[in-house]
Amino acid sequence: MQLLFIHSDYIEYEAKEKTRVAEELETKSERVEEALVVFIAVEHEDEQNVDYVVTKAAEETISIFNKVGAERIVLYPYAHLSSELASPDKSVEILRALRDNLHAQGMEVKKAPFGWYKAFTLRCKGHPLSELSRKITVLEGAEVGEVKEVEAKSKALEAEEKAESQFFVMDDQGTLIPADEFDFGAEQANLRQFFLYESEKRRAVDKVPPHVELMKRLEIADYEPSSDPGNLRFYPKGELIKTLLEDYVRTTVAEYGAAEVETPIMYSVKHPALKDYIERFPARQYSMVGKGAKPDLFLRFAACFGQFLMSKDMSISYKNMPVKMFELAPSFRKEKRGELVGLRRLRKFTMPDMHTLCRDMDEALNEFKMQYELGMRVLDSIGFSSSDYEVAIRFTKDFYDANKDFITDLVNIAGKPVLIEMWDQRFFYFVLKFEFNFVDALGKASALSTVQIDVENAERYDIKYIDTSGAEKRPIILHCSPSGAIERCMYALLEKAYLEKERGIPPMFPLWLSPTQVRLIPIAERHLEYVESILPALSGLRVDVDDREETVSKKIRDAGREWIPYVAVVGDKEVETKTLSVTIRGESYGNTKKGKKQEMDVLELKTRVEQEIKGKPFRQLPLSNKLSKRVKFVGG
RNA sequence: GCCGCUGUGGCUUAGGGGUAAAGCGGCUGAUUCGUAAUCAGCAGAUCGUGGGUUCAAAUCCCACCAGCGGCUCCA
Repeated sequence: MQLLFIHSDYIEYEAKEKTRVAEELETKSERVEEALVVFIAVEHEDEQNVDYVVTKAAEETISIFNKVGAERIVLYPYAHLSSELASPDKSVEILRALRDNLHAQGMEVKKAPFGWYKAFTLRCKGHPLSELSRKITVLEGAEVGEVKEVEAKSKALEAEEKAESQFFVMDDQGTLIPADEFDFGAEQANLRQFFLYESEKRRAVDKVPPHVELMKRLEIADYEPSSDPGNLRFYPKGELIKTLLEDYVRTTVAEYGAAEVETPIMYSVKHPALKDYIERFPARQYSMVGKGAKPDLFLRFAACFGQFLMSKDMSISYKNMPVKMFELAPSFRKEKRGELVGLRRLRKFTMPDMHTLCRDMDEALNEFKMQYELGMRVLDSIGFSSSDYEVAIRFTKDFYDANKDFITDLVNIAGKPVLIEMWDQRFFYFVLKFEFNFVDALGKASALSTVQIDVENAERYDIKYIDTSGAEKRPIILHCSPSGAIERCMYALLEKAYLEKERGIPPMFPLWLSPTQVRLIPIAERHLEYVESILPALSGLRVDVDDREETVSKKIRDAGREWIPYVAVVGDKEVETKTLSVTIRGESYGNTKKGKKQEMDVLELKTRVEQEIKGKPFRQLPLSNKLSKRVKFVGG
């Protein structure tokens, strides 16, 4: 039985039209003041134990009635609360029994007619307890007469709660060691951090995450108070970095063989295959309520639906497989307020999302391994070495028993101990997944690359291919994000730079992602003309000129605050000798934080930078190359 | 969503029942400078929003919004 309680100032209802299951009318219309209105759907299972459902419902109702201080009760049959309704006869019987039960306990009770279309007006009081819902369940296998309450919950969620998992560490020999017995030592301190985060999911910290301050100061991104939280604004430098990362992931995935597609960002909640997802995380959905004949829509949380719906309509032969498609998908997840942090966790983010349709588990495993390696390559190029992240591999026990060697293989490829999570049963769509997790300055872990083997959605979306015998078969689907969310990569780059700064290394971005790659600093105004004359020779790099009327010291300092990798000072000497005095941030002198200074000519500098960014995407500087022309986006 | 802390010019902060102070940034002027902040002057704030208490509120109270931390959670 589903119950929805509303403490109201009044309710007015009027029976309009009969349905086939209508009971005889006691009162056609009614207005009741100060009522606790109880919307009720009697469900199929309630028929098994009518007495106890009625008793329990009466108990609940009276308890809430007393708590909110209502004066009377209105029972309002409301079929829409459930999709597994009891038979109409039984429903009427139970509703009447409930009314009589409440009446017998001295309550003033009205019951709206069952089986009628009714018009109603209700004014809810709006205090904290004025809207409550309850579900009363007769559990299968329970003793006769035993009635147990549970919260209404989707089946997937219930299964997830029942599923139990265990953490292990797997070493390079393929030995599974329970994680709390593993000796992490100094070498695996980061893995230990990650395990603690995964198992306890709590860290006592009292600091603002370093990347939040950095993303503002470096004019990368910022909060936008006029939007929904977690929807950020990106300044030109941030947009540049984001676009470069997207360019990189896009071309890498294309080289891997995935076809880029675009699918809608919003979908109708009515689609049967989408329903399960939505019901699992209803509160995390951005949704729009349709009016009139327009459907209710929700914003996608990943590219899965679009690509699955596309796959359903494709004609796929075993000869075409594996089929890979990719999308740089703007995605929306209405995460709870307390979970949002800077660029780490957003409500709107860009998810590179690739799906691979495989003929069978063998092919899926083969692809899985390749995508595992792809993830490592992508992270390496973005600027994360394997010591910057920790590997997690998660699977069901059944899967592990059948594929032990495969898992050991993955651990060997990682080349270091890996955190293993083993579930006793499958509770969602996948049997195996891995993630590469970045552990930040505050000990928080977040996933970057990930791949999952999905054994469920081909069925749900009716995706099929024709095998060698001409029969239709269900593919196995791999979900892959080779880099993880683009914004999260930016967060990890910032946190990594911060961690390095703590260790005495000048913080910076990889050269290919640095907004300004080379800054030219004329010492006095008379050197400006020469500086501008060498700009054409540096085309193809992001070069700017600090032409502001400031002292050299100040310009150097500002370039350092912007993490600029190459800073070239030009004065009388350089004009004369046609050289540049270049400070290289990445090569610092011993313990001093100052970059190494080196004389070189323009061509040398250009060659050096080009060498360093070879094979990476390039975009022009999105700002004026003269600092005096540039606006400040953030304070100062 | 719940609990706690915070919210003062563009930025960072001080102050705290009698309508605001500083540094940075901006503007103006001087300086044309050799590797991590040149000097001086000027402009700029009804102190997050909305209520309330008070003769008087940025300051006290309430609600809301936002940020941060914790809980929870992350398809």
